[in-house]
Amino acid sequence: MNKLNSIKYPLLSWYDLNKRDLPWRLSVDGQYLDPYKVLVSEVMLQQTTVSAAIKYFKNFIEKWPNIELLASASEDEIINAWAGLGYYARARNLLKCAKIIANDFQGNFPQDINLLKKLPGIGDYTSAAIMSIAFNKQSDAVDVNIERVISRLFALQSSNLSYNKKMVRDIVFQLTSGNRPGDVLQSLMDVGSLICSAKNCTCTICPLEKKCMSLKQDIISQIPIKGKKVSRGEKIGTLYLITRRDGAYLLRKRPSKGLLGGTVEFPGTNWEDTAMIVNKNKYLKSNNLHYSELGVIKHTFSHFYLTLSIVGKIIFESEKDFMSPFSLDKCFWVLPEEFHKYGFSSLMKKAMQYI
DNA sequence: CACGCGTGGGT
DNA sequence: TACCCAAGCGT
Repeated sequence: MNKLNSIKYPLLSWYDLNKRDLPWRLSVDGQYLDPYKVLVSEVMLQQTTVSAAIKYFKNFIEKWPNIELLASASEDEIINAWAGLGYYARARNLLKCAKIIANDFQGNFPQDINLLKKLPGIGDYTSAAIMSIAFNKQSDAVDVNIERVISRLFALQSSNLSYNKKMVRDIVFQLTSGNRPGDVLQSLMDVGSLICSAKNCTCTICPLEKKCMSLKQDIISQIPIKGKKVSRGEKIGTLYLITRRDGAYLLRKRPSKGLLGGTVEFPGTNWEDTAMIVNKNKYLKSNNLHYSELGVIKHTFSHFYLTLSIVGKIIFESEKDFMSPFSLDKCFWVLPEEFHKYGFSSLMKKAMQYI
């Protein structure tokens, strides 16, 4: 569609001058990006800010410079490198994905969107983004940035959200025809992040200002149309900081599946719905019996708020005589100076302030 | 297809 | 403070 050239060319010109200098954008041969780095960065950036992902990306690539080396890593190592970044299923899936590419594809990335999409952790967006950014192919990759920019540009405001989404994908597919599909995608994402932001967008410096239909109609703040917002529940629980006389702390590993899967934690009670508990403070207190109360931490997950009472105990008797309020199966002792070898979630790092 | 799945920064 | 928001995917 020729009509879209009047959007594509200003976009690419702007990108050539203003693109962000990001570690995964360093090209290998001056033209193509390393598909492995594209994969790692795209997975890290799923629902995650660029600033948070950068330091993890650099560390990750230093540890595992290519797909074969990543494929030979253990799940514990991957989780440790991911610790604090959140959404740990991404890390576990990335490892599975690396193993499949290394073993079933001899280390060569499949350059076929349908094969990519079958790999664990790679969905509609990431498969399309890899096709364009790593392999210079036309695609319909739509992330939240691209959706916002295109929706505003064309003033898409149907209450039928999937209709809007389809429109955006069709437009992106047309925009990525020609020579620089990956740069088109990344320019849309940079414009979306640096200029056409969700709030307080700066239209006066936008390369697409003259073309933007929602700016003309003064409806930018209403676009894109959003779906329903989910309410967050609330849970509470107790975390035990159990110390031995040599200073070691009792730890355990969370199950591989589910919340914070595969990360290491201080043992604790199950986290319960506050709705089920009449008096929250009384509950916390009764749970803390025989332990010294060290403090309370609060943490926000994507789908609930958590309040944890942090309690401590020093064991003077032999470990065998320790009457534990939780199962000691699979628990192990670690000295604080060895903590860096374990994958603690951000939640557990908050608890560490009390050790 | 609605929900489960983290975290930190911004206003 | 209490929200909102960020390069989504799996089930």
